[in-house]
Amino acid sequence: MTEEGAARAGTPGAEARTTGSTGAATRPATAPAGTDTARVTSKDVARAAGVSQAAVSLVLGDKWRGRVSLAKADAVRAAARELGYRPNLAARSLRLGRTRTALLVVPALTTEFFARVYTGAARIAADSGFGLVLYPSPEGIGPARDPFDSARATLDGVIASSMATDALTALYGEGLPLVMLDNDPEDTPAAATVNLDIADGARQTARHLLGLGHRRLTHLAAAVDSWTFHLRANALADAVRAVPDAALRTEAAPLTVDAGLHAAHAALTAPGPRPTALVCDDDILAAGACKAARRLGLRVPEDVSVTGFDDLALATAVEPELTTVRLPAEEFGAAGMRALIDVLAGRPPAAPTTLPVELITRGSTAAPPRP
Amino acid sequence: MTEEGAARAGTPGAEARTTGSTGAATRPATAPAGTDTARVTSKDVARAAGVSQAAVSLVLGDKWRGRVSLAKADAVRAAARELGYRPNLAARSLRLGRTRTALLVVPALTTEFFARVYTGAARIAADSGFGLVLYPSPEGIGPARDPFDSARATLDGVIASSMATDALTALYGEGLPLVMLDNDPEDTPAAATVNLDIADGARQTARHLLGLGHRRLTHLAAAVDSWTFHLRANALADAVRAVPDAALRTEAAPLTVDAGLHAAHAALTAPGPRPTALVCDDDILAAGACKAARRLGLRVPEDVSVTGFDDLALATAVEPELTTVRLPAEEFGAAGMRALIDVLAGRPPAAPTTLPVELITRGSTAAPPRP
DNA sequence: CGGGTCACGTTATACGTAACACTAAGACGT
DNA sequence: ACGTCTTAGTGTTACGTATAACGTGACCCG
Repeated sequence: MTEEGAARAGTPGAEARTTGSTGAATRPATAPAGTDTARVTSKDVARAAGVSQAAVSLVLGDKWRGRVSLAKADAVRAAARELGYRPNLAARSLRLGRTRTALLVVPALTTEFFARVYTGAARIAADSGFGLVLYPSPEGIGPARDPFDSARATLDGVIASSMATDALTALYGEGLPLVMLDNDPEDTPAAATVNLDIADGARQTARHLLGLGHRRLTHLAAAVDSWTFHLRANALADAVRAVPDAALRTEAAPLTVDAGLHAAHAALTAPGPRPTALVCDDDILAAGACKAARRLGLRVPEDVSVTGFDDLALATAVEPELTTVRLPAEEFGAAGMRALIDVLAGRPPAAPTTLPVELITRGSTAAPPRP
Repeated sequence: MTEEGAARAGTPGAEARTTGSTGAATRPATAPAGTDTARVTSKDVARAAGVSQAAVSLVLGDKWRGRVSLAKADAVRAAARELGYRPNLAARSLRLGRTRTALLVVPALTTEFFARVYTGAARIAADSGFGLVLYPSPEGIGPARDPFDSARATLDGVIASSMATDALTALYGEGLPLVMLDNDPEDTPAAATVNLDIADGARQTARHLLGLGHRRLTHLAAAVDSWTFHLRANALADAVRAVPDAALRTEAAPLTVDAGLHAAHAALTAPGPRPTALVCDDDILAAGACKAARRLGLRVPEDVSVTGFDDLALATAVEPELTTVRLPAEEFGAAGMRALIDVLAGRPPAAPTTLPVELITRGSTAAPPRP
């Protein structure tokens, strides 16, 4: 609905190229409905509606309360629609000094998790008339030429996940509003922070396994120095420590399937009694762990239980399906964008939010084998 | 507003202001909108370097060949660096009428493949001083409020994958440069096109399986009406037809693991002789197919071979690892961006490119079982 | 009846940049 | 000596928007 102009689109032949000027200098009036390439400005709308450009700006900016008569306001709106007027964002930004564009900095775009974070943030941004630019930081920002060079000139604010703290801190110091995702509040200062309850996810995982009877756990930890992974390790250790006869070991690995495979192999063949559960820092590692177990002739979950983190599509693609922690990725991004919009509007940002996570129990966990 | 006496820390040297208000007693009230530190403009640089603003623009725009002496040019550059000058992109865009920003339209961001396409395109864009905005089109553009409304005002060009052809065609008709990725040239007109050699990927897959001795194949086809999937189906059918005693059936499914599972189940339990190979339109489907086979008590690849498409991380996460077609996703995006930059520069875009793909042979395929 | 408020608009800027038009002096060819 | 070209600049303008500053009549009220 509302789209009446669709019918005009046709004209596959693009031969009608520009030069619509027709040479008639005396013809100032309402532009022919053709529109086409000539950009229509607020001045054109003003002429068509018989008012000044200022009035157009007032009406379309919804600031005409007692300044323009209803009749003229309607005329302006009609003319704007008729001519297909689109405000020039560059001019508006120049005048206003702000761009209504934000930047989302993510460690790497090629992960499903951050793709979903972006999706959630972009939805909120669009709803508020904001654009959202993405910057996939390759290997921690610094080395390449500073991506934020243009940022300072082009952006109203930044949302960033916990990383590149030095560059981001510098930005924040320059006055650019910054919202941090999953950030240690003492690490990088920010105007607002949104967290996932990562620690609770680790706790739920630990309780689930301990409740099944597991007592020898190995943590396949991400070999990444990031707050979110420290949280997982600490919460897991605390939960295990709460059970007297439970023991926890740790094996570190980069976040790839192969690394998970090797780390799990090491964990399962280490001297001493074999662990009965592998707690992995993400689903990728868990998939690798399952492969390692199977290659050692161990069945998952009968001989060894495996848990993941993130609930990626991968979690249900492997067999058995992974018990994992589902993170509200879209909502995470959305909350970050909302916080940024609040900051930009001068509203006090909502108190630091922590979004709940949920353990999804699937086939990769079971009671440990009877000794 | 409300910010009256905001802490305006005067920068040294800023007092040399020749207000020159011609008689008006009322002070013009310098805008309080200052969100952050005083921005440094080209005029400031000019003053510091002892030249005019025009000279600054010439020097920094690298257009001073015979217009500014080397000494002054160096002075300008030194001053710009000293003051930390960043050109205001909004002003530049307003003046130039272009934004050096492009849009990448993808069907869905939450897929690894398009995340990689973006990464490749963004790298090229950054190298050429372009920004790259992402628009994840949710379920085909139309219904929501037109995302391209602002596009026309803000963007220099668009890169889009084969979809939303009507909206894109309209955009192209309005004169916005458009580069299509994997597009039927007769479907959507575009200034340039970059393709993946999808048909060859399907052919390689078919030859691989036929060479192993398979004669009863089932195609797990994506239930998506897209050129790329039509290509796969046609190329596969052609290749199979070339072998006299080979037969091909088709089972359609949406692109999820579960759908793949169900479709594969249907294929493997259909009346008549069981297919010995399942050719899947992407790795997700293939993962589902492997699950279905295993649940039916069939071993992969001994009883049934499975192939995927895309070579996602998933392909090596499942067991057995998938034989699949590796697509050069980053290079795909990069080529699209290069083509767009060529178009924008007025250079004739390189001839329609077709990027080669590669069959990666892994553990999910083997010779069919002896009858 | 004169000053004040209101409703309704218009004029006139300013944002920061790029580029056109112009000046001015020396070099150079004839 | 004169016109032309080259080098080295500056002054000025325009891009399109949002808003402060400025008029108008008309109406209200003491």
